Amino acid sequence: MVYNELKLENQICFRLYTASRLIIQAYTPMLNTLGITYPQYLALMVLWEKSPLPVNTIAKKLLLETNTITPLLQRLEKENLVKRQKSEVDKRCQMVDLTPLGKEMQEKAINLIPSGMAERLSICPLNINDYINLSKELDTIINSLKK
Amino acid sequence: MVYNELKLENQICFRLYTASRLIIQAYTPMLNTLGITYPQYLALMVLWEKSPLPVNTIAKKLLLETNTITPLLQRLEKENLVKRQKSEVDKRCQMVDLTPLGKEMQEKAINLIPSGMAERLSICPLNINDYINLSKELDTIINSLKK
DNA sequence: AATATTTATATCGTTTGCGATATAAAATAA
DNA sequence: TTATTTTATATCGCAAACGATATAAATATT
Repeated sequence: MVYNELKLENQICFRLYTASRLIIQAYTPMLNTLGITYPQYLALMVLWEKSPLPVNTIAKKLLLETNTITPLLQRLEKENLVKRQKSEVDKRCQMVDLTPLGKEMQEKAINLIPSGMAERLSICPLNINDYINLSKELDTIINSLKK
Repeated sequence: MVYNELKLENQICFRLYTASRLIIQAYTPMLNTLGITYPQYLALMVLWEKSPLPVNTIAKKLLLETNTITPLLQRLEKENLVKRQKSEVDKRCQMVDLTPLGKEMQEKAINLIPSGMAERLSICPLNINDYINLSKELDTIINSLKK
């Protein structure tokens, strides 16, 4: 029996999953130059905006659980990009701060990534309005589904 | 220094990555009832459309590599949902076919998943045209980035 | 104050995703 | 025919994701 609802071509989730993977793959050569992964880049972006921050706040901003973020931050700490330290005020909280190396990486990222991604996505026939529209629709989905 | 290009809120990729994860999370309770994961569901959808198929063809349809698909198919085989057999014509090819259990699962899926997802996404204020539009934009991105 | 609950992290196990590499079979070239 | 290259799959190692569980500290309840 053929069920159109179960056809791959009709799956919005498969498209999101695939587009996400392929865009992350487009980032990867630049991220390799920096020596980080895409989720690590996301965590660093959060810290570049404001730091130090507790693990919890970083997790909330990325809509990830601490069981994903904690090992990721431990790897960033091993690479000397961040340092983690128990808060004196609340000893349960692990405060995460950028190291000088982690701060320097922002300059490398700004020189490498936006231009590199613009180039890679230039083959994609979408204009600014399409991206704005796409962003709005994705935000609608995200806001509806997040807890 | 503040770089708007490095702010999380301006990242289309972060939105894709997050929307993809959250929608997969919305699938998960239904998939748990079936005893499969989302990527396994994708592989089964390919086989429900046509089977048997070589590993390679399944991988191409999902835009994944065989080093991802092979272990996934091995797990489906362990669960007795598919069987794998070397092709007689080309002994390099591993042909993947549905077992009776794998075929039965299509009926369970059609009864469970489309209605379940419709319900879960009903809180999301997007209409049919928004989804059609979103699909087209995602297809544009996917087709531009795939090899 | 003593007990119970909540909060913040961490750890463990399983499945993905993917780069790198290995292996066997088929196709092509010399 | 023999040697080389390509193709199809598999294996390995590492970094996510995430459910389940553990632990310590803070907060609330009795």
